[in-house]
Amino acid sequence: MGASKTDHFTEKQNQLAAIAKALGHPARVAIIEYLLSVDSCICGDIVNVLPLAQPTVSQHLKELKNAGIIKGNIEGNAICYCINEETLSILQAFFAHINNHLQIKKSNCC
Amino acid sequence: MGASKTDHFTEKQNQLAAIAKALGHPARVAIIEYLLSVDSCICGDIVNVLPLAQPTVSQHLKELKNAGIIKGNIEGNAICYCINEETLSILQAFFAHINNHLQIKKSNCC
DNA sequence: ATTCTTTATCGTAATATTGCAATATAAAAA
DNA sequence: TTTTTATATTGCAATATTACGATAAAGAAT
Repeated sequence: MGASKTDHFTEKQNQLAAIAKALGHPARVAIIEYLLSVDSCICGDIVNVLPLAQPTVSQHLKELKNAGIIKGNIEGNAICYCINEETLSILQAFFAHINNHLQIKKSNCC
Repeated sequence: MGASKTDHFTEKQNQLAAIAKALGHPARVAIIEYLLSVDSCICGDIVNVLPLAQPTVSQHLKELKNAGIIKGNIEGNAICYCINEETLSILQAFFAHINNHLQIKKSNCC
């Protein structure tokens, strides 16, 4: 089919999957890392940093935006991109949760 | 095209993306959550827990295995599945890194 | 007003993913 | 040995993703 059966899973599971999926491409990981490396918002020049054509980068940025991972503020004729902490904190909470359980589990595992 | 240009990104970026991608499906999130919820390894009965056919679940398990997120030990005619902490710790480190930078950044952002 | 710069959208080709029925495999139970 | 039980593999259809050239849109600079 190619389409996920999202109806059969909880909203939280779908939300987590959507965020993880958006991070599931090296170009999008690279975008996030670049945004972090400059320690401020970036207006323009994301395209020049990546080894991909401008429409492709634009598409990746759109997916990160749709997933809520980044925000884009229009700044003149450029766009200022920021990481959305709220969204990433959802993933962090998930991993914290995992860690908690793994601590408990450690002994009664194969 | 449909194929990522992995050559143009760092090994670490590709690795992170691969792990995130494997978590980028609600069924696979559900599998991880189920493995956590029982606080031990699971031999069998994963199929019965998910609203998907057996071959589909088997495929999702295979992807989680390929990404190194879970391990599968053969136990008689069943298979015992475990979460692989090492792999998930890579993602955790990434998010810790993100958080660090976001703290610094907080003030000089739009 | 025209041109430049920056980003988005459209269209399209190549490839990947999702899902399942049918079938295979392999160990356990009868 | 035959039958169950548990999981994997194959094959295929439907859909999604990735990438980019061409083009559009919109504000900035001249």
